[in-house]
Amino acid sequence: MNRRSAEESKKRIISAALKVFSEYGYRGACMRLIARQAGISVGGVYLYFKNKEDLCLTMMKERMDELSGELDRAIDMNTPEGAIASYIRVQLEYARRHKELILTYGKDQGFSFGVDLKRKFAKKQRRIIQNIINKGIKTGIFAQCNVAETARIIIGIIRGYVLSIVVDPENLFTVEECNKFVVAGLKNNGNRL
Amino acid sequence: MNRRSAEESKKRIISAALKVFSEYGYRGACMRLIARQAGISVGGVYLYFKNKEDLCLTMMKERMDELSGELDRAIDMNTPEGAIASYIRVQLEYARRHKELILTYGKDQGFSFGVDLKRKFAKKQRRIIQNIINKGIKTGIFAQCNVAETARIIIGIIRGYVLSIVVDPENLFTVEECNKFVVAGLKNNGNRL
Amino acid sequence: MNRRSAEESKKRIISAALKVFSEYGYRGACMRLIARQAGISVGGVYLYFKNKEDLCLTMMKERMDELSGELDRAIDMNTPEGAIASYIRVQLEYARRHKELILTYGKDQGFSFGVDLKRKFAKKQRRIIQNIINKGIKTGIFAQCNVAETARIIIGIIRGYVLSIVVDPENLFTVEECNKFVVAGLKNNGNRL
Amino acid sequence: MNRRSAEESKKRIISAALKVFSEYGYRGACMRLIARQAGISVGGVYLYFKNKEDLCLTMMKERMDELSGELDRAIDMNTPEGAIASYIRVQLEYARRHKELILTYGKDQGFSFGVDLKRKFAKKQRRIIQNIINKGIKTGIFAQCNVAETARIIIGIIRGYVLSIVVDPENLFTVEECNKFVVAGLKNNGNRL
DNA sequence: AATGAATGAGATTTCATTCAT
DNA sequence: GATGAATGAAATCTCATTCAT
Repeated sequence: MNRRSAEESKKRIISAALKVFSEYGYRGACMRLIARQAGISVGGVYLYFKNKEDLCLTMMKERMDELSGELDRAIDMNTPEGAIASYIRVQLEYARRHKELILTYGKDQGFSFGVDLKRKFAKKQRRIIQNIINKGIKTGIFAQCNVAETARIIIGIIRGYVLSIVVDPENLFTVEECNKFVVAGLKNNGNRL
Repeated sequence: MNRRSAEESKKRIISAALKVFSEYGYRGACMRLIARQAGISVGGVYLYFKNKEDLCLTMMKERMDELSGELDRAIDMNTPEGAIASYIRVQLEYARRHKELILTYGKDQGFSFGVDLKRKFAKKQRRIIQNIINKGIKTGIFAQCNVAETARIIIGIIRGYVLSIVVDPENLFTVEECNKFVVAGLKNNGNRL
Repeated sequence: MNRRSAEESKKRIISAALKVFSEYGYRGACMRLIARQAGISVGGVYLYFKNKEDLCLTMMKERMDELSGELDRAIDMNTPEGAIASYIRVQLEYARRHKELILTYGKDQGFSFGVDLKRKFAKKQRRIIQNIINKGIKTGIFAQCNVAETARIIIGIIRGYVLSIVVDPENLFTVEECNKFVVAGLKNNGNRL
Repeated sequence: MNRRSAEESKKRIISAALKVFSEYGYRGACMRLIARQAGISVGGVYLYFKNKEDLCLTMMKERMDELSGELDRAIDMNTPEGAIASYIRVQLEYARRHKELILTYGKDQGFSFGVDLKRKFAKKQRRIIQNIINKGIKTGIFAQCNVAETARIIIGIIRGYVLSIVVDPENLFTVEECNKFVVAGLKNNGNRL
């Protein structure tokens, strides 16, 4: 009977959920395991979270907020070229540190799980990248391009990295090469040299 | 008792599995649903496949072989620039046509599901892209670059597209823009202009 | 489509049933396996036997008749001492040759399986042994004893051998030692020496 | 929800398993029946036992330990003749009290079920009997004999009794007659009188 | 006489969730 | 707040038996 503050217990559960969900996937994870990992009883988990979905969603939200904050700090006060490089670096490194992020892209439960959360996050990130590209074009560092499309491609590269962590972790590209490639694309997109 | 030939039944089951797996994911899909979709009894499915895993793996293998064939034909007799564009086009279009491809990247069962199949496929594809890039560099169309890394990045973009289909299908980049971006990267990778 | 005479097919099936039942037990044996072992189709088995139980019962009956015949021949024209020894020898050797006899003692299906068959066989064998003992007592070779009980004990030893084949085949007693022990019992039963 | 202590529930399940397994055999017994007999839900059984096999093995082990204890107490502080008689009496009476013991000799699952458990038990029992015989020979009460073989025969008689309970319960020999017969064998084994 | 595809009932097992304590 | 025993629904898988061919 390990008495703890509510806040402390909640944190422990989320932390456990993160580990278990990221290892077994949403369907594969079971509440008993999460509870044990958190050092709490099964019933205890339900004191803090309505159900499995609620727990998973809460955990995802926390992850996204954390990453979101790191990304905001990364691009702050930076040239467009530096910003895009920092942005990509933070994303890729975060993905490696927190394999569980992949849950964000999970397709258990017919793709529809936590879809609002994901969309909202994706939308915000798309906008951030668009802003950087726009600034870069305005200052003449980047070539003219279809900004919306280019942002989607960059997000695509990041998502591809996340997926590769899962599928083929021995063949991840490096942050540096990725940045070189993206910058080359941004500077010469559609140009004939 | 809906009498059919064994071959016909097997095909119907694989086809049903494809639909159901791609809609619900591996864990989320249930054999009863697959059987109903195939117009056969649950027990009937087990006449043709040892178990759920066997069914899923067989289906994945078929998909990969099909895509592999399409890709081979796409790059055949093509300049490097044309080959890379065709390759990307076929991949992205196949992904849209067969949403179930995402299963290839499935993360149920702790990411370890069908891992050999996936690795083998990934390896072959990586080599194909490397060949195209190498030829492009030799003929002077593409800039010098770290070929292995660049191939990984291009595969990353494709994977990112696949994932986006699931996560954010309203914000897919177009084949054309993707090709422009990739070609720009290949032609100017790391150059300062 | 291996055309065979009905009699031939029936024999093949019984022979296969024998192998499969004795390896997997009644519940563990499956009709598909028996059919395959017999080189016949599943449906084919049902042409010759009403169902699984019928097949098993028929097989058991055949075994018992065969053993019964061997036993009858073994004791024919023999002194009581020779007869009892021959009887035991045939029983033990038959048990080793046909492990499946254990099915006779099977307890699948709540012990009630083929119970009549077994009882009838047991009754006949008990009577045979009693006859031998009685003759032995009359001729003065065996000591006076409770004949019914002694027959049960001898049958018990044989059953114990059968069970040991299954449970602990490395520790079977030999026919010779068994005979020495039984004869000693028959000659001195209840005597204080 | 019939609330009980874990220990109590486990005991009830084992007790139910004992009844059901011994009535239907391992394959014939079904978890639903065991659960109902124990007054618990099916899922509840799996809180205490990993699976059917685990449950059955646990139950068998308990039985063997219990019987083993009774046997040890029975032969303690006894003459060889008294020890062997007590040993046989306890075995036979235990078998009648606990018909389920036959499971120990079960032949489901191709005879290989719980084989280690059975072997270990058999080995220990064989040694006990050998010790008694050896002591009897040393003190001159029993005739010289092949001790290992004779122990196997005595175990055979006991096993035969167990099997008879199942096959032909109306024709069990009595403890007294059995003891007379065995003692006669031990005292005169191989002797010609 | 023979086949083997198909069925359907039932077995084992898992797990999110509840609730008496 | 906290526990963990218990549930019940659902999932995977097996198999005796049937029947169209």
